[in-house]
Amino acid sequence: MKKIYSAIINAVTMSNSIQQEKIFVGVSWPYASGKIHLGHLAGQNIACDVFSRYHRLKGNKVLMVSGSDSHGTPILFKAEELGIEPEQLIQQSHQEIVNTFKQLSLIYDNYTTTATENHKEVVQNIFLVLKEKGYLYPQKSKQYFDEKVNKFLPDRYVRGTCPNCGAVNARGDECPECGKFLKPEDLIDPFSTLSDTTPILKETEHFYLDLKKLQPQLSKWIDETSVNWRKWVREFSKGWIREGLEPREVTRDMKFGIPVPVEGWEDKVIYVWIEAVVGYLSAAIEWADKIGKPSEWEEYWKDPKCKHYYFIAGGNTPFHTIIWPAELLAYSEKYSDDTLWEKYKFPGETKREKLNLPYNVPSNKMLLYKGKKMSKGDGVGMDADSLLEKYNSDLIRFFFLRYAPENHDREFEWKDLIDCNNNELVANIGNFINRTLTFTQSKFNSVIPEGVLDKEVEESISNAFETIGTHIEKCEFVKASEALLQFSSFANKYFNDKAPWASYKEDLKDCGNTIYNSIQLVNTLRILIKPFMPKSSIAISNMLGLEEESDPNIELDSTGVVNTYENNWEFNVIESNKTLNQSKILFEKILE
RNA sequence: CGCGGGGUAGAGCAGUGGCAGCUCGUCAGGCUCAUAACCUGAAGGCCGUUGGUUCGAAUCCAACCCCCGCAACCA
Repeated sequence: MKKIYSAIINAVTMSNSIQQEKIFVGVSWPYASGKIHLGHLAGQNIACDVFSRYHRLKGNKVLMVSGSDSHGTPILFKAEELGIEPEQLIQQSHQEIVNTFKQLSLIYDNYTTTATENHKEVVQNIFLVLKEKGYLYPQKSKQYFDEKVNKFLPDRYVRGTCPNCGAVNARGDECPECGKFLKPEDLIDPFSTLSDTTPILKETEHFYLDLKKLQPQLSKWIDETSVNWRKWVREFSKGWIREGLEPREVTRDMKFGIPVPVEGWEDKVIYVWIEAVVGYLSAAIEWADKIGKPSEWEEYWKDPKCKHYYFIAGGNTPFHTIIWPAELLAYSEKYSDDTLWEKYKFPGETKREKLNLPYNVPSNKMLLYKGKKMSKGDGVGMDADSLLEKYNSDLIRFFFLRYAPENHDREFEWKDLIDCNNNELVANIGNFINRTLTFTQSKFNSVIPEGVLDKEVEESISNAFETIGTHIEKCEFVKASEALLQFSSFANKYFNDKAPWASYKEDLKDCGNTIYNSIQLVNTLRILIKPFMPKSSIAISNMLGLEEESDPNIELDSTGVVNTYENNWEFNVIESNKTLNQSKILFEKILE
């Protein structure tokens, strides 16, 4: 038995000596034009939090940022539709999103918006550096213009007859009938969806991002970096490169947004490809300022050892594997140019070192609802709030992780949600905790009996920390949740095989030993579920009487910063003779 | 021939040349501390189709069929 303990002590010492890692987590920015829906949860907003909570528990330094995208045509038009000012819609939606995130126990180091002065400053800075380095150039073109509402029209706001199949309501980007991809100019008898009038083609001028020029560097970077990416993300991104990148428009004829900081361009704004993705950097800069250490963001953006993860989904993938890296590569030329370095410093910037590129982009596929993808734009799907009214947030967190569309699209099914709750949370994890604690109460008067850790229990525990941790680090969240359930199954089987209800009558010492071991397994479950189901973990802490334990995630949630870094992703023993609190049912069965 | 992913038990998936497997669900029996688990057994498959390579193919090759995403304002 001594050997077993020394093995545990060794494991603990070793894990503490592992060097602290730095992790930057960027999460896709939802449009401030409505509530968070189930697609957001399945896409990225649960996985990012599990990932960050895990790394904080390990004692790593994590910076997780995101915010509400407060610009763009959809917001403008949605506000018009509602008859309110865009600012009012943004304010309202941002607040709703923040509330939903809070209910789901999502902790961001900084969740901001793109409507801040800081963001504007950083975006314009990047725009100007790219321009000075020759990656942005102006070019004239003709676009549809609605004279009645006095606006240039984005592709999907122009409709007309499809030249391919003759359908009358084809959109400027695609015909929904025959699936043909179109340009607005292709449409026969075009009309504006804003006024039903016929738009005219009008000349305008825009800046273009010269992706062609960046292609060689980008191609090299993606070949080197994408080895550990999800297969579909890697192949998809490489496919884009293989096809050949084209220069793309990065400004728009609008007043709503961040103005182009060039003389004579005051009526135009910077488009989403530059504007929104820059939020990852500007939110980090804002965070540093908020915590009173204006240069602290450089720790995450300039230390080459800091790994950058972007949690996104679906069609956002190329923005994060192609366009954003391209902009970062181009921008980093600032650091080898004396003039630009002096002229274009970011707030708090002190180090003349390149910005970090993405390390991994664990992008998810789409969650389908009744066979269609959920989307804010099309109004398909369901918002997260209505789910939160019915079910507890830990179930929702666990479900959307366990059934996440990591490699394939997936249909959302109510039955899956109920099965996940009843078969996995209730019958597996909840059952083990409940049977152990009620047995301790009824047979041992709530006092943990004397015992020593069985070899198989010890092995299973250290294996669980190892396996689940590795899966999370590799962004394999479905596998991580499976491994958690496997561990819980082992615990149930252990209890069963040891049959303490039988040994209670024949061999009280053996019975006590089984319960001692089972309590250690309950405690291990409590630690293992921390990244997944933080509220349930706290509920178990209360039952075990462990309320005062230090936890970086609770620290961050309550104070806004993490000050203590130590490895909490490891087994610790609960001593014998400790008295437990009254146990409660952790997960309620859902009756259909 | 636009790019990419996929097609294996009712559902979800693993399986890169060697007897088709895992999880969940279904059915029967055992056990029972538990909102119940665990054990034993059972049912359920043309591995999308066709052809080829091979002693041997879910796996390698060719052609084809079907589903999905993307194609630049979708998470």
